[in-house]
Amino acid sequence: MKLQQLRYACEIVRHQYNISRAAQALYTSQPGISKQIRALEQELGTEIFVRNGKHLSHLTPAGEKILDAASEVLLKVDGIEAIAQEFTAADLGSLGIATTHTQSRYILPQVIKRFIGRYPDVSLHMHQGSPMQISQLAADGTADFAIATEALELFNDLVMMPCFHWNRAILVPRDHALCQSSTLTLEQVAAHPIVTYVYGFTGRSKLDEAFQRAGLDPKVVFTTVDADVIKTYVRLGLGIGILASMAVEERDDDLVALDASHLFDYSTTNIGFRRETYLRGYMYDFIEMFAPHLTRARVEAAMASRSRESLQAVFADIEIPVK
Amino acid sequence: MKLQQLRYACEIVRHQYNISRAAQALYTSQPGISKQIRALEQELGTEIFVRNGKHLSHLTPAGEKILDAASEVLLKVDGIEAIAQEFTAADLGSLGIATTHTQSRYILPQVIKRFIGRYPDVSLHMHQGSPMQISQLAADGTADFAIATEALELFNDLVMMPCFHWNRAILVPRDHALCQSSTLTLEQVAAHPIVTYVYGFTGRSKLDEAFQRAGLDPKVVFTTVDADVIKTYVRLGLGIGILASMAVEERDDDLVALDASHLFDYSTTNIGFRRETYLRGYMYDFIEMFAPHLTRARVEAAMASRSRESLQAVFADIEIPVK
DNA sequence: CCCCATTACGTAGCACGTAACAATG
DNA sequence: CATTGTTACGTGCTACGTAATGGGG
Repeated sequence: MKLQQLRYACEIVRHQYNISRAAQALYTSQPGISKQIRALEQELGTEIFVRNGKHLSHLTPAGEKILDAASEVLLKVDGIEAIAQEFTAADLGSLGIATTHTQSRYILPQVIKRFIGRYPDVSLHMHQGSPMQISQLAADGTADFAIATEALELFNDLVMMPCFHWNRAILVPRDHALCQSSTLTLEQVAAHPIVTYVYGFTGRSKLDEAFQRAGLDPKVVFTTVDADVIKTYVRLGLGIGILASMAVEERDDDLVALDASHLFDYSTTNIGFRRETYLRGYMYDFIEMFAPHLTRARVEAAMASRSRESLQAVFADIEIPVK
Repeated sequence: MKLQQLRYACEIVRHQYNISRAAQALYTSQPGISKQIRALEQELGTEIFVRNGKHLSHLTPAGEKILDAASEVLLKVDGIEAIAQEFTAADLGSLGIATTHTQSRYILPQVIKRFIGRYPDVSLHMHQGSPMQISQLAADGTADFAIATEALELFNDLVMMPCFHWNRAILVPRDHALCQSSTLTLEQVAAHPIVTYVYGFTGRSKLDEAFQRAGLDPKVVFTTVDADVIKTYVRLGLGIGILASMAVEERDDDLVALDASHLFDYSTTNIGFRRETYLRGYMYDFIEMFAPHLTRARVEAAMASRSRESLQAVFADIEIPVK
């Protein structure tokens, strides 16, 4: 058995069982991969892929288990390379972060700035996408970290750790009627057309829950993944904005941000990474810069936890900051 | 990086940093290994072994971490082969058991008999040794399972599970004075010369504890690892035997076995295996034959546990049988 | 008819073995 | 001087690429 055979197999799965594309992605030839896969199957004495005519369609039962193990092997092998680099060039390496627009626009800039100040030789790679895409990127190793508010819990080979709680603000033009009332109610909010996040993004679900619980069905006239776009449309008078407080900046002083933390449950932003990955020193530092309570010791404890319960126990007695 | 390079490195460590012996063990040439190790070190950009003159003396700090990871990789690769075999020839394979004399002589025979009846095509390999050696054999993968009463807890990459509790009997000649007393006391026992197990074997430590707690200092005239040897010397009149009740057989009716379970704390026999190993179906069956309460589900739960506490939690509400 | 996997075949690289060398105790 | 690791060198295997072949939708 060769490591490349395992790489080939994993890459085939990653490319929807298309050997040609896998070959392309690995800068090698179709026949080479094809042959090595057959060699692997022969050595193991069992088929890994199910062939429908000339296509690979899916994995055999054995193949599924084998690919699970294979991807872990490859992960650990990458880990060995990372270990070596950690000892020879601790400040050299790369860091891939997959996150949503909100984080990368409002929270991460300061963190990143500190980070590149401390680690100028670490090459940073930012990936943006939906929470689902983000989780996927982290789970398949394209990114080292996933930072998001939703959907991270769906992948259970990701270790995810709570970074901070946050809530929402209602953003309205200066002269808007809602500015008058001292304490906002859900009913008042629901009376106006709403501009907010797309479903599945940035804690949108908590927002829907609150309205539904109150028996309200507000008119959402516009949704986007992008807080800047929300602001733009609020400025256009399309409706009132409901967005994360962290997305409100001082430069937005042409608008009024009304605190809405009493109206909605808080959301929690998490950082996640593949269990079993070797974390470089600068990665621990990055995590701690992003969420100061996530010290190296706590991250290691989280990594060591196996079940969801034991993971939660790690953070049970820790104060999660509110942003 | 090649899997063989990792194998070479691990084998060198296993052979006290002697490349020549590692080569011998792997049926290959010294220079081949030497070269591959250098190639690996060059590829990783860091030394793995510390060279003292012409000898490899120990691992560099990076080397230690690398070898940890490497052995896990190799373990998982073996796992892949095991998976394949599980799907093609579920009843074919091998099973290595490392255990003490007591277990292999008095407990295992019936279990093994059942096992080979059910799995005639699984080749069995028994290793005997001291509890420390047994743990070592399991930890380095020479044996699949370690079965022992002591020292298993020292290796924390072993998952160990309680199999049964047991206690001791006092073995005396038919006409011995102790046969008269209805309920034995520690004082009575301590008054006679004792033949029992060597320290570190078969729950010897619990025995010493009991005497020490009672402020007694009995005269131990002979120790051995072997219950049969204890019996022999009791027959010779050298002293009274203290041995595990499970070691008393019907054929020993020339001697009298007095129950001593009220005098000593019970000991617990454990079965352990390397976490992260792929357990074949027949291995689960073996465990269950040996300890019926260790069902597949419970073994998997134990495997999934990470900390000592969560491991204990798995067995917290289970009745451990007494032998 | 295009797409894709497999087979056939040639080549270049590399892992491994033998032999010679060096260094250490 | 015996033991052990490293260097030198030759060879046989094999992984990989190019080209040709064969099924499917």
